[in-house]
Amino acid sequence: MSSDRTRSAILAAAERLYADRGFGDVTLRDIVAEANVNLAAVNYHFGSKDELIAELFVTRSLATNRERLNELKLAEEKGGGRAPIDAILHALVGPTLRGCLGPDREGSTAARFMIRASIESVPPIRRIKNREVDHLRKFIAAMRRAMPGRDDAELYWGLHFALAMSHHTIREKERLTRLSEGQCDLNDVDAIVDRVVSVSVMALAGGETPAKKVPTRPAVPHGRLTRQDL
Amino acid sequence: MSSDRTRSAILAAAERLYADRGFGDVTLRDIVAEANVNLAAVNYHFGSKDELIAELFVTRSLATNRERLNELKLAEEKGGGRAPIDAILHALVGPTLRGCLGPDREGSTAARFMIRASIESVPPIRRIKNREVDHLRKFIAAMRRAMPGRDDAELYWGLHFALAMSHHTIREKERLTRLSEGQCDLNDVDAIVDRVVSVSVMALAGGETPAKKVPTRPAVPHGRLTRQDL
DNA sequence: GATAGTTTCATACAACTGTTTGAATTGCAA
DNA sequence: TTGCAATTCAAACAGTTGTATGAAACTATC
Repeated sequence: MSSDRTRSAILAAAERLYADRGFGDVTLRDIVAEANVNLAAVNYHFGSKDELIAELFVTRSLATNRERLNELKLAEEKGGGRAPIDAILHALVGPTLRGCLGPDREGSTAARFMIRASIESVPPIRRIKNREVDHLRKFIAAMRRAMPGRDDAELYWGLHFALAMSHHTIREKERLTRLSEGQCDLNDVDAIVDRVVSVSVMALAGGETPAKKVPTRPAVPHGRLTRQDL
Repeated sequence: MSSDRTRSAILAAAERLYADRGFGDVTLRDIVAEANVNLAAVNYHFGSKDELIAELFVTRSLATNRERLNELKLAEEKGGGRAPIDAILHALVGPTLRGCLGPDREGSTAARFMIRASIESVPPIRRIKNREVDHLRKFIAAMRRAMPGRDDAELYWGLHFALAMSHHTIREKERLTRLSEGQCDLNDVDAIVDRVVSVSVMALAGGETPAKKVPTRPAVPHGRLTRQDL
């Protein structure tokens, strides 16, 4: 029961390296070198490389989910068991965005790791993400209480778009900064959260989707490319 | 100048395998076996594995971008040089969504490949995606003409969210189906396009983002997990 | 039909991967 | 101290990977 030191050293080193260089570029040998432990220690303590990655991701995920549910519970208590829709969405996207964005979070290993996990999506992480459905259902339930009239499908779409905007902002924050030449402030996390929430609320409140006709796309075969520009 | 057969066989086999099993799981030996060509043919015709992947992705990307610009041009011509905002966004997200979603596209190798590329994001593809900024600027320019009063930052956010919703729908279409228990129809592509466009328009038309205070998140260290559930 | 250039092929290479092994070391309880 | 389990360690394992090589087969031109 003694040495958690090796275990935590591996976890810390792995998270740092994965955050900095991605899952594809980091080997177990890199990790044990960074942690100053023996190569076999990883398999001894975690069983396999994938289980190490899974444990890293689960730890951070659990923390985020706990935060989400906490914020949701608080909002529901304040509203007497029925939280307003914007508060629900705030509880959903706030923790993730605050965890991964912002100037103080720039150097946070945990944040950079979660961004990496969001971008690269290796098998052990994908497996865990698939179990997230149950967690999301709690938010659907809260949304149903907040908007009793709304069709269920509309609620799902609203939640889906809220996650879409927050995750895509995390994944592509550098591209958005470059595209907007700095005009989009990715450091003002609170403003981003509010922006995502307000658009999501609009999506939930607005949408009677109209039907329009669009042309269908022809298939494109592969030819020889003379110059590979985009 | 003779044998393009080997070349195209490799491209087709690679696209099919990558689409089905992902980039991480497919080796050059798998590809040449599927294509019935010699192992060395890949390096002979493409130089390296990464260049093969890049060529696959560039071909499909170019096709999508061409389609986008086509639809944009058509909309601008119809509006006398100034397309309405919903038509611009329609031109932006329509081709991608139509290319990757829908019942007829289910078996399309190209579609499944692009979904894979959107999920896994290997280095050669990331490099190409980074050059997409110039292409997106053309849509920003069109949006600026459509909404002359709007702040530039708002336009960037609107475009960003439109891409967020379409890409996330493609990436997570299975999870959304499962979460909603089939209540969200992922086969009605036109409806999805209209939904994404209308939410994006609302985001662009609505947003005076209000300022709210939110609590900051404490850092969570790694402990020992007794049970790895999410 | 000889020649030159292109394409295919079998094979080897060199490096790297996660994992295992069995012996050494450590820590703790009796 | 002795004994036993937990931990660390160096080393090797077994497999896979993308790439390179040099000879063979093909193709088109003269």
